[in-house]
Amino acid sequence: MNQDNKSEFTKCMTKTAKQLLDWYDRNRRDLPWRAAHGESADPYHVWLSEIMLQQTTVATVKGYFEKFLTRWPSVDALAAAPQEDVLQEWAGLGYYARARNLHKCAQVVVEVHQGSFPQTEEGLKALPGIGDYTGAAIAAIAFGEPAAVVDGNVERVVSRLFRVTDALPGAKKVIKAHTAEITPTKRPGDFAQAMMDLGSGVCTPKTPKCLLCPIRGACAAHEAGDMERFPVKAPKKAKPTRRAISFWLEHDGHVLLERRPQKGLLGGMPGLFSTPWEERPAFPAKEEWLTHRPSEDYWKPVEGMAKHTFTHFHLETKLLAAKADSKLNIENGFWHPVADLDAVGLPTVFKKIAVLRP
DNA sequence: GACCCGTGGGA
DNA sequence: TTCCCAAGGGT
Repeated sequence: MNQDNKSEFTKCMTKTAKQLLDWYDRNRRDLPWRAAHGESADPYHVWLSEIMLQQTTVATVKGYFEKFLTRWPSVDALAAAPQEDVLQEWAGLGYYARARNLHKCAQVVVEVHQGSFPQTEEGLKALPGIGDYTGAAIAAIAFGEPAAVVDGNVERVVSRLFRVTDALPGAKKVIKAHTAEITPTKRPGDFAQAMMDLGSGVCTPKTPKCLLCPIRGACAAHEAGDMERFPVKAPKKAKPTRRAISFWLEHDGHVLLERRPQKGLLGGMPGLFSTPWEERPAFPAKEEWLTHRPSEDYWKPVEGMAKHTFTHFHLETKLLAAKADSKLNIENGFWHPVADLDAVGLPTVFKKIAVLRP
């Protein structure tokens, strides 16, 4: 590409960014963490929302964002909270490492950065829970840095715009480079949000609404008529099914719960005691679950079964119930009032199992 | 690069 | 029902 063509190309892309920003101004959605037009966004709000929005829909995040902001109005307040309280408020949102890192990040911002977030992509990415996407998003939206913001929506939009035939996730580097080419130095934060809005509402995975697209004139896939081919993705693995038996032990209106280890699945969260979650064709027989029961009381099977799907496996669980003679002390166990079960903040999988109880 | 890590909604 | 996907990050 010679110099003339390159400048022509750049001009074209600048025009594309402008068209997209005009579309954004006309179709802007009002979101709790979004600053009013022309106002600058609060870095704490932007950070909190971006962490919650990782792999999570806007509709789901709204309620959690409001709850967190009410309870912890500043990064200092969040840093000062006990981890248990943060996990309890996060319960149901999933990907609980996000909550642990959120809390850690708040403490680092307060203790290392005097309560102010770093303003560059690199500085932000050094914080716990902030990776390529989130670092670029905060830099662009909160601090006006012309960072290339690439999430799942942008991957789809850009792979169609440039007709990227390489498969994800290998194509991430190429897509990031293309995104950088079209990211304007003016209003980079609005541009990033416009790209994501476009991806979620117009440039959808199936039957994209190209007639409503403000930049279809620049889209190579639209020109070729094979939009749905992009983004190209590597094939996925099938999910195995794991089976287990959980234990509902009650005494005097209290149920025995377990505080799970910090690392791994549902780390740091409360749950029911159970046999190990293993891939197997049938549920553990009595000889087997006997060795995992939390007490030697009389265990009786409960009607029904709970099903839940995690990122990489399906889980089927049956429930056994027993009455305890006393609130015995058990390693990593604690007793919680049954009437107040909601307040403990159980992950969804355990809520499903708990509703089976007698 | 491959794997681990939740949940809810829509097609 | 089943599959896909959603403003990904850590190891």
